[in-house]
Amino acid sequence: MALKTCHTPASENLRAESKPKVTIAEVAQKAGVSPMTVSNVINNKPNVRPHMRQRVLDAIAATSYRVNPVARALAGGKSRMLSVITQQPHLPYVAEVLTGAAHEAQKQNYDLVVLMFGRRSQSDLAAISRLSAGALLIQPSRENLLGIADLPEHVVSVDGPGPRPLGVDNYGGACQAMQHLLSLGHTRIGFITGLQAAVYDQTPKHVLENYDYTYDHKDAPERLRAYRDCMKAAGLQIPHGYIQDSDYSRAAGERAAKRLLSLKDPPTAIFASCDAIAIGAIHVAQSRGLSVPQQLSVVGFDDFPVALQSHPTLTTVRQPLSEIGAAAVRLLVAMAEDWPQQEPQVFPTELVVRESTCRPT
Amino acid sequence: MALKTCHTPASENLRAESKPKVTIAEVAQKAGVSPMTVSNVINNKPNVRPHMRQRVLDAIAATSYRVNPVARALAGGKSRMLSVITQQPHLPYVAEVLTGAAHEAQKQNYDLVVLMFGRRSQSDLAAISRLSAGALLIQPSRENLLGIADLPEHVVSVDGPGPRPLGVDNYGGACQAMQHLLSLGHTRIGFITGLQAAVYDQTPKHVLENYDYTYDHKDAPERLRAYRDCMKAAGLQIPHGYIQDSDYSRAAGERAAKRLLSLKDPPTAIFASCDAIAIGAIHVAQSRGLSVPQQLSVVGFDDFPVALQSHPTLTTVRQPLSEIGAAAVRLLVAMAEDWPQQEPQVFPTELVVRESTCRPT
DNA sequence: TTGTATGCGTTATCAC
DNA sequence: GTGATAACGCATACAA
Repeated sequence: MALKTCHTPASENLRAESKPKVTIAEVAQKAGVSPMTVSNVINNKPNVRPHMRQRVLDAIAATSYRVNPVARALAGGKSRMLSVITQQPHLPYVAEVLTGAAHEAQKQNYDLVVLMFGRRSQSDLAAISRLSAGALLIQPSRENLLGIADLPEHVVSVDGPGPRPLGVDNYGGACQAMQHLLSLGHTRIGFITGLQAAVYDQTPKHVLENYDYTYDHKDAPERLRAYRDCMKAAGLQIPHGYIQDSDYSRAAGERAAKRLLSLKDPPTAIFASCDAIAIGAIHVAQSRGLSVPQQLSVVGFDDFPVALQSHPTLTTVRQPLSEIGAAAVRLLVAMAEDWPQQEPQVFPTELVVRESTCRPT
Repeated sequence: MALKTCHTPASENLRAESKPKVTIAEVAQKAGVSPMTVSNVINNKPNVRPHMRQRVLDAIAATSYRVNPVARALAGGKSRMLSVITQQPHLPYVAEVLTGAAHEAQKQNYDLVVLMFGRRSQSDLAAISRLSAGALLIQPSRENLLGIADLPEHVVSVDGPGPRPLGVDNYGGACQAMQHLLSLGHTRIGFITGLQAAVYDQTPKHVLENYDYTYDHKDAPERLRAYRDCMKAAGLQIPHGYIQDSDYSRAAGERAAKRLLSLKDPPTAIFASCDAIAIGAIHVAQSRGLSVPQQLSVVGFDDFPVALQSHPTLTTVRQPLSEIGAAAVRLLVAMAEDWPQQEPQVFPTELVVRESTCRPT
């Protein structure tokens, strides 16, 4: 007895206004000046008397004139637009950087466009890239970098190879996590790696077809190195099998966690290279009847929203991603406007202690 | 005893190549033809002999020429670029639509740019909009629509007012959820609304400053209407207080759930207008010692990733958002290429039964 | 301080 | 089938 389904009234056909196409020449005529003067007014050039300026401004308002940025770009003018180049703007990492960047851009009165560069993009995207005052690369791969022929003059990159890299101190952050576990008294600490070159082939084929996943970033190796160093500095041996490979996905994290917990002498704590892995590990542990954190402590890395959704909530290392996004935009604006600049390029992480860790029992 | 923090090696200064800036004229000269012929070759015009075409193609390859889309746009050429207009590309709803759109665009050999239109955007964004073959508005507000002066010729909008709206059957979807609860035997069913005009003022001020939240969409009212109709059709009265206002946030959802569960005769089931609200309701119930679903069944709407993260996993109504995104792109491409078109505009939802619902006890 | 001439790189139009 | 010419709308450089 299904109720009758009622559709939304739908289209009210709120059509866009017809293109006025008013040019600078018409404004000039209306104001009784030359097109050049109008241009000067638009671009806030100092060499125009207040009187004229006002007359032009009035004419602009009267005709509801708007500059044609295409023409402006072709003629060599500057734009107040920044392009963010990334393949998957919805990934948590990218999303956070993007959010920070968007906020800062708004403050600086710049616009943001997100260019989703695929494996074989049309040249149009390159044009937008050239149109913009600068580009912000988020997690670019090397292929990606080389594939984009027309980067604007100013480029910064977040978390990846490329010019003017911004990012967090992965080694230091991982040390924070390890020292938290060590100071709680853990000695049997397992580690699940992030994306290493070795697991590249495991990436599903249909993903590879659409995107560029060549991952030669430093984050995963740095976190692993910190794990080794911290264990060593604490005078601890790393038992065989205590380092399990994975990529940054939850599925791979679960597989790694299973291997870890199936060891003869399983760890009492796991340091996962990212939150997704950590959540997976918690899930695996719980489904084996282990209580977290009493019987297994878990630390993640990232502090993504999922860290708060999990039960128990996740102890993790926060990356200040939105701050990084904002800093990237500031840097870009500084370069575009020719300001003096001296921004930090490596950001500190912060250990966020929640419910997934405690002393070993 | 902090370990020495080691920074990533940082910049390898992988600079972009210097701009070649090779023009169509140079190619023409090298090929010994006129610029016009080169243009014809580039645009696959039929009126050029194979022989000539090959010569031009070779010249293009030799000079590694690439069209300047800015100039092309100024001259009135067509582009293979679609712009997605949205304010917050990272919201789950937008992200899913975007993902579907991106996939489809790649299939169709179109590029996607995401324009983050803010309250006061530069005109540059409008230019990009004009540069593109079509625009996909995701959850546009009416203000948003009016504010964007330069929409391209072809526009579709997903979930919101605007030309050529695409979206789900909110009424039908809500009926699915209600009938699931009713068929389980629930009679005391509470409802938590989505964003109604009434709660608009509760939106934090700093959010309002940056974004456009005027929400005159039909989704929330439609779901409420379905709730009322289903209750009525089942011969059930709606007790006082069984409809609680909220917006689409988890926080507001928790507040509403608290009110609901504090009633003298609390419901045995809650239908929440979205997953975030549902998750909040589950959390509130559990922290009051109620077990879900045994003592309280909860149904959401959306089927966002969080639906799987929650404990118990969430029964909810799935919106085929990525399909909608893909359909939107197909529609846009069809319009741009002047294909015959007859796409469906309202998509069916799907009830996904998971662990958060059961018979009342 | 204001106006004029010229060019940006491409496509449309319309001759040839 | 091919090519000369004229826009497209603005900014730079320079002249008035």
